[in-house]
Amino acid sequence: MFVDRVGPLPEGDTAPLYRQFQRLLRDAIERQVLSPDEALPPERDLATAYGLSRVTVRKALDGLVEARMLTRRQGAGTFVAARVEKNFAAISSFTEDMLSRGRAPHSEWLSRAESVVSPEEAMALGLSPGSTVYRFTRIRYADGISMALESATVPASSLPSPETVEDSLYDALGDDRPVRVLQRFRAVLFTDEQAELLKIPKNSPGLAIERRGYNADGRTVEFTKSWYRGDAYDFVAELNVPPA
Amino acid sequence: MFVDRVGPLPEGDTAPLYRQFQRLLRDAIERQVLSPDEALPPERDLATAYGLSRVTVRKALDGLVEARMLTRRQGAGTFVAARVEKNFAAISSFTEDMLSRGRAPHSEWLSRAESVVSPEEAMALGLSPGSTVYRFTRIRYADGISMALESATVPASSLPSPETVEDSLYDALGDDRPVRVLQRFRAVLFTDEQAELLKIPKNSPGLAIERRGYNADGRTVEFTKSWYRGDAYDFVAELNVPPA
DNA sequence: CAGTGGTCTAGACCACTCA
DNA sequence: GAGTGGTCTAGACCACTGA
Repeated sequence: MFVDRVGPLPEGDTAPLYRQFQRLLRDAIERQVLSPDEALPPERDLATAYGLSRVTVRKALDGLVEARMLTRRQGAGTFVAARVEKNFAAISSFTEDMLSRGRAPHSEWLSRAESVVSPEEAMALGLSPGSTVYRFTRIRYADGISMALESATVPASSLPSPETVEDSLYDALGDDRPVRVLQRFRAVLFTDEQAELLKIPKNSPGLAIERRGYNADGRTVEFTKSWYRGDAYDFVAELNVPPA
Repeated sequence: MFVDRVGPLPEGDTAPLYRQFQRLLRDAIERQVLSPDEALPPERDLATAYGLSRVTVRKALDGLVEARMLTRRQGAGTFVAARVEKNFAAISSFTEDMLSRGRAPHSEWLSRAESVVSPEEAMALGLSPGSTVYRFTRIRYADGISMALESATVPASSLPSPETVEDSLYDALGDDRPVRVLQRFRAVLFTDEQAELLKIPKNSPGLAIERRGYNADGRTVEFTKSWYRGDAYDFVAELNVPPA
């Protein structure tokens, strides 16, 4: 029986049924209880087995298809997706990225203070001139090796005080954290001053990244400029090609 | 009346109803018939006005919310999204990107031929050693200015012959074109040979991009390495941050 | 042609917003 | 408290797949 393998719906959970069922399947796939390319039972069977309507089952499956954990073929069935290379996945937080590569991140503050918004920041964050912002400038390290210079700006309204940010800006932002970011990449040469801060040779190539982070409401809550060492870091992004 | 403004459902269209209704709304938003921040009628009203069930209306709206053309606030209503800066949008095809920036793209072939797959390509494309591939190497220009070196590899099974590719690889691939790409960015210095081909100074910084393109079936159909001029090109990517 | 996913309906209740 | 989006059900028909 399928239910015996992946387990039953939790009792007393107040989350929507389709989310509960979704989590059940996600866990089963991630723990390889369901193997790649394996066919799921028909939607109708899942519905009766779990006491759900087919619509609810479909809504749960929709999300997993969207997340590429399942694939559907009309007339054929629903299948667990073949394993995708884990290494080639999009990540955006420096801290999480480094941890996932098995390296130890830390950072050195150059400044962490309240300030008046610059024209460029005001434009990017959608603030009025003269608004108060918090600006965070630091050197990022992995395993003690310098990796990047970073300067982040957030509206003062997003944080109680600049000192709230210990290590991760996103942690400090809490519910206001970006759920979506747009990044602009450019190859540059480090300036002599930058090279000195990072303790790398002059005329080294670097990746200049400008980032805007949007929270769940769609408001811009983060504007960050970074310079990454070209010899120590590469960046992965996933893009969806719009239909012709 | 809302229907008078955005129009009725087309007659005799065989597409799913939610898609037809979706297109109606999308067009109205794009043609500014519906203004930013304007509230849509309640879902129940839309349903009766268009002779649809509420579930179908919701399915149509779901897609537009996903595409960020609408925002929903429980208890409040559904609203046309505020205009997002067009300039900061993710695009991935060189040709389309250049056209959207109002520049004229063209390319100069360095080679366009059948070949045996290299180990690196075989790994990236999921092919057996010894398989046949087509390799396309060219210099990319915009308004006559060199922008990038590019070397693309596709399985021979994806194209009738290498000559099928005129200007756009994606056009030649047809239904097999990538719908999703993963790209890896790295800042590098151009080699002297590369600098000569692009006619730029030695020791110029460049953006090295490795791309894998996946078709609708999830098969890898493209493996491309490119080197973009740092002083002439920047790249924009959109990322979704996974939940904590 | 039996079985699968894809679409659609009518009706219901809950959770939230805002005057 | 009236009105909104969020969730859920039972049942139906269609389009496609594959033995």
